[in-house]
Amino acid sequence: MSSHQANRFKYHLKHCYQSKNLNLTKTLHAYILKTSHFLSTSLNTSLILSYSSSLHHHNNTTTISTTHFNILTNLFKSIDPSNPLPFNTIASHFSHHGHPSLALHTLSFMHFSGVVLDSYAICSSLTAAAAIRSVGLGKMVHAHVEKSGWLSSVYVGSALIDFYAKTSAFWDARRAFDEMPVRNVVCANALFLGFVEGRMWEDGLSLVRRMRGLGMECDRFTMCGLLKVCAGLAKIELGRQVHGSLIRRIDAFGGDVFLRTSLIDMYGRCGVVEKARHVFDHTGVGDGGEEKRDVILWTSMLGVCGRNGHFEDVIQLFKEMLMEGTKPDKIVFLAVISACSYTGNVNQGLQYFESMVCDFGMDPDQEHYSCVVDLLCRAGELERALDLISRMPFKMGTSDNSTRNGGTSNTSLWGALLNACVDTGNVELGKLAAERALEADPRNVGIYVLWSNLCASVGMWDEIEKLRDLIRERGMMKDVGCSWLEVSG
DNA sequence: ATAGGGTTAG
Repeated sequence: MSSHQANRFKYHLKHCYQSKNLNLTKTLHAYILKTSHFLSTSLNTSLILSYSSSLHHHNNTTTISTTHFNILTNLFKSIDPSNPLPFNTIASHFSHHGHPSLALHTLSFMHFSGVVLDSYAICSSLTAAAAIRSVGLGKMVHAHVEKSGWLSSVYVGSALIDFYAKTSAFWDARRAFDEMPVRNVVCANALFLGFVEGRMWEDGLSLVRRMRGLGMECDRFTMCGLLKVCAGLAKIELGRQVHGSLIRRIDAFGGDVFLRTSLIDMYGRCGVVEKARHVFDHTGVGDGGEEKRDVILWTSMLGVCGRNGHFEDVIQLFKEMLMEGTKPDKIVFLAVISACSYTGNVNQGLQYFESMVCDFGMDPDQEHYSCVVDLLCRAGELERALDLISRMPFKMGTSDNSTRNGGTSNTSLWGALLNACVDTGNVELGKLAAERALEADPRNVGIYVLWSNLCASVGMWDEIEKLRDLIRERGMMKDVGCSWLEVSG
């Protein structure tokens, strides 16, 4: 096969990858095989990537199906096992496109075919293990790292710390950090950001102090984390200091949308709306020809206004965002609708929801429905909320098919409704909501408490007795105990 | 190898 021909195939395969078109990939594969039986490594890589994206799209699941597994394994076999590079390329591609399980499949094939894992492969494994929350796998990789001597690499070390931090094993993360022979800012940041993510503000702060002692300069990543700490502890003074050192020490801070977003968020959570607005207004419009304001920056400003009750500003800002040519995404609509919810502007909230579907052609997620149900419930419109739930395009009540919260998003939806029922004393609807919520998540303590509150408020003591039996049956007595005494006592 | 936005009853 000529290199010209190979490039043409690669071009078409790239198209398959982007459009996730399985049939096209298969046709192309057959055609390529007719042309030549020996495929170059890079052509093989392209082929694997398009198969993976389209198969994944077809199955719409995070697990690997048997067919999928077999096709991939066969393709892997035709890659030269003496060189880790093509495998690493494929694995990192999978990782960066949200297919961690496929990355792991690639890496384990690589390992069991006798390819020596280099630092790239180890880092990918740890990242993917963290992404699918596989603690056992990460620990196996850790053992391999200890044996093979890769611990001396700051890259591997950072990935290891990041893995432990992301799986909430903070103690292991800290130990890995302490035991590293060579450390740099990135390692420290991985640990610090883990603390921040786990809302362990004080541990985070003392680590930053320790970094100074180790002679490490805080970089933009550290600053992002520090701003979150300030927001979490409502330490506005520290926040102002961080703002100051951003201006003094960070190059092109005026155009760094990451830092600007964090700063706006920090000021907003500390209640200093004007300051947040000031930072926002001076981002990406000024002197240096820097980055434009993006959706995320707008969302943070909209969130600040919403949380602080500045409803008119939310409306105005959203308009300005559209006029500036920034495309809204699903999350910015959540921010806007929930701002309507906070401030009691039911009709506007519903209008935004409709506009999202009709004007921008987006499919609302379950989270959007939750938000609108909450909006309606706060306004006492229980029937309309129920009506909306019944018209949702999701399967409700049964176990979940939701994105990331496990079984909780169905629950939050019915929970919002149930909560409104408690306020209005609506027993029939409340009973329905409680039943549905418990079908979705039988061990959710909050639902039991809400339902028993509702029963207690209308004096349905026999119903509470039944509920108590149910709880004991499911072995949850300990958790609910305290709330229980409050209600019946 | 590490970073930014939303929802869940008060």
